[in-house]
Amino acid sequence: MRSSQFFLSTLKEAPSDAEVVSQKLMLRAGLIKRAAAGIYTWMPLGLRTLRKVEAIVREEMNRSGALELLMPAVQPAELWQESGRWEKYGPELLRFKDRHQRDFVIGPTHEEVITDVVRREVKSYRQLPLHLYQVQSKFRDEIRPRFGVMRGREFLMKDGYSFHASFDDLKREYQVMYDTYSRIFTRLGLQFRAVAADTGSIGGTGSHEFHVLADSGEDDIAYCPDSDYAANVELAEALAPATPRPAAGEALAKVATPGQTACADVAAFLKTDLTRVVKAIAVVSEDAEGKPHFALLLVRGDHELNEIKASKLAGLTDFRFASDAEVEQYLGCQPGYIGPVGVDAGKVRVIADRTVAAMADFVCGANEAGFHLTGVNFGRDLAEPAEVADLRNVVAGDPSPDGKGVLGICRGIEVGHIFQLRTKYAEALNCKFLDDNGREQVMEMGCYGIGVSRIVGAAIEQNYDDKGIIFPAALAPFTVAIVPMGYHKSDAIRDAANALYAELQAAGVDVLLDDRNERPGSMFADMELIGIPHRVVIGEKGLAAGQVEYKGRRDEAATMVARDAIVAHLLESLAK
RNA sequence: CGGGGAAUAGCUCAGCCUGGUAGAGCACUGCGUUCGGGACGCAGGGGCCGGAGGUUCGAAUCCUCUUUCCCCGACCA
Repeated sequence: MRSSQFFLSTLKEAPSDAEVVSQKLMLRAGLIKRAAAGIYTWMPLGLRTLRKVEAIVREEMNRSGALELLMPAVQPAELWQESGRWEKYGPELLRFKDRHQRDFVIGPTHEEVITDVVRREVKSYRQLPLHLYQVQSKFRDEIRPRFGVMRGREFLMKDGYSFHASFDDLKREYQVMYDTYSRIFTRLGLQFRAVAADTGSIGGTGSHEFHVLADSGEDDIAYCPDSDYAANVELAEALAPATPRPAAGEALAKVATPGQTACADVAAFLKTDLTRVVKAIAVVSEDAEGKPHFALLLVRGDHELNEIKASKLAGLTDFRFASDAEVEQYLGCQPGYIGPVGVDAGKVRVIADRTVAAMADFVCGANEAGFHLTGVNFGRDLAEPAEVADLRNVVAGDPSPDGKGVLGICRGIEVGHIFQLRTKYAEALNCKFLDDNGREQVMEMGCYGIGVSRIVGAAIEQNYDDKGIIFPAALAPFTVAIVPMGYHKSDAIRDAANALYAELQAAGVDVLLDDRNERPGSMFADMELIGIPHRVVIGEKGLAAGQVEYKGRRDEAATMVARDAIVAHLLESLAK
């Protein structure tokens, strides 16, 4: 491509509402243009990169035996009503009516549609397993779209769905996908990690997220540097402390802590450590009859309650935080000074985090406004906790659940997710087949997603400098830029540039010849901003000596290469 | 949903307090000079100052409403 024939639209300054690096650079480099919140046009330059991601994803999916199809973005409401998600999905699901007042949705995902296709077409175990995938735009009406294409409302996704006659076969395919995804992200040149993920309400063991490691990521990942353990913090298990609870050493005392309601404030006020304080979190859950049950969840002052873990406890599914009135009703005290001491065990369920259960001489609210207790001990000042559970998020320094070291926490951008769905949708949508005994059985399903457009943002988050994007070669819109010094003034330069351009094209290289009548500084700045990995500068002096100048995007300085050797040199660099 | 902030040229912003003919830089057009790190000069084009009301002789500016966007929060007692 000649840049005079292409559409470059670079900006010196990023739009002021751009938040993260990738968003700023994508807008400055002219890869995308914003159409509305979370909705973007992919400009010709950005589309080249997006297509390269797609191509790699397709190649590897096809190689794994999956078959591509294309499902509609607009889906009938009936399927969603049948699966139950019409009610459950919430406002993220964009719904609308057609001219006949029939309900439709714009697909945020395609389990319903694919299951509908398969249940109509597949009747026999002989037709299984089957893995169908598509690369398609999705729409999710996010509350807060942000970070450009990283959390857009409309985005491009590869979504695949596999159907199996047995759970064992699903597990086999799941492993195939695990390996396929690892190959895809490796080919894309990304630093990533597969992490065990929460399986939500569906249960089961099989779910992994693939995260690109970047500080701007929205997810916290717990990983063990000494093993391959990695899990979303939502899921990572916090083990019970290795050392048993120390003996009580202090007497129980009630101290005035006027106005000190937050744990950190109480700790500072009492000149003690936050790790000596126990935080009581009041929650309420309703049972099948709609009767409220009140519970106190105890976690150490410096720890965070993990709501997903808490909601997995019996009777706490769908729990919510207690209102101030409820706290008052059950504990006779306003929030800020509540604690587990002296509560009515018949009315208030107390669940202690494993760490709390091993604490002695701790501080907690006195259930009296303006007062806290110090020197509190289980078994002396209050009953031993009736229930002990893992309630908190792991923190850096916690022991790894696999027993092989200490956890670290890093941020990640979720770019892939694989999931053993089991029979959730197949059952709801009556997707059955006849097994080899002629018996009707529900199909086992897996689903596998890759955020194609998000990958472009994630790749930039991982690869940039103060001059702009540094695309991994596999993603670069062009892999080589030819920058002639004086294309419009010198016949020799022009001829040399054109010749090299033709040679590289013939060699199958995605080459951009910057033949604009721009000053050198502008051309250099643009080629760097848009992240082209390799650059060849053709200048008068070098050319006279039979040389051109080569510089890799990450190189400190340029090197002179013989004109006759430059194509081979580039091909070698590209192959790396 | 709650709290902040913003909205003026394609982009980044000034002007608003203290009302009086709409500005700068970048980008764009033309001409000239320049040409190895985002050049310079001259001459241009481009705005319903987000929208609707109000106050006023007069509103980008003051008041009210509204829309949109951004940020933070929406457990951490």
